[in-house]
Amino acid sequence: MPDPGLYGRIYTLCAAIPRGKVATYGQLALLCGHPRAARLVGQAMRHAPAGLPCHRVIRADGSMAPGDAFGGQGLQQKMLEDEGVVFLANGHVDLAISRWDGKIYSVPAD
DNA sequence: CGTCTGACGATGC
DNA sequence: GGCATCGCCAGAC
Repeated sequence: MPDPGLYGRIYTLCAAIPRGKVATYGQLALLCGHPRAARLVGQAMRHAPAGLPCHRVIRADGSMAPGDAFGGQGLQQKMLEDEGVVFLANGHVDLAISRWDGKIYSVPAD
C-alpha cells in the first residue's frame, strides 16, 4: 500500500519517536505534511493499533491525553518518566528538553 | 454528497 | 491559569 493515508503516516511517525522523547500532535501533523491537522493525529491516536507508542504523543502545552486512554490518567506520565522523559513540577512534560527533534537515533522498537 | 465530530492549536478574556 | 471560540482536516454516518 503505497498510500496508507494520513493515519498510516501518523502511525509510522509515532512509531519513530525514540524512547525518552515525546512529540506533540501538531508536530506529527507537520511531519505528515498537514501543519493544521493536529486533530487528525489525535483521532489517529484514538484509533491507534496495539503496539503503537501513542503515549509518547502529547499536547503542545505538555499535557497529555484525557481520562482512561492509557488505563489511568497518571499512568501515562509514569510510563514516560520511566522512559526518561523529563516532567515539570506542574505535571506537564518539559518540552524544552524532551521534545523529539524529528531525528531517528536508532530502531524505534525498544 | 452534506453534516457532524474530534486524544488539537492558537488566541482572547 | 482556566474557560470559550474559531479554524483546521480527514473520517464516520
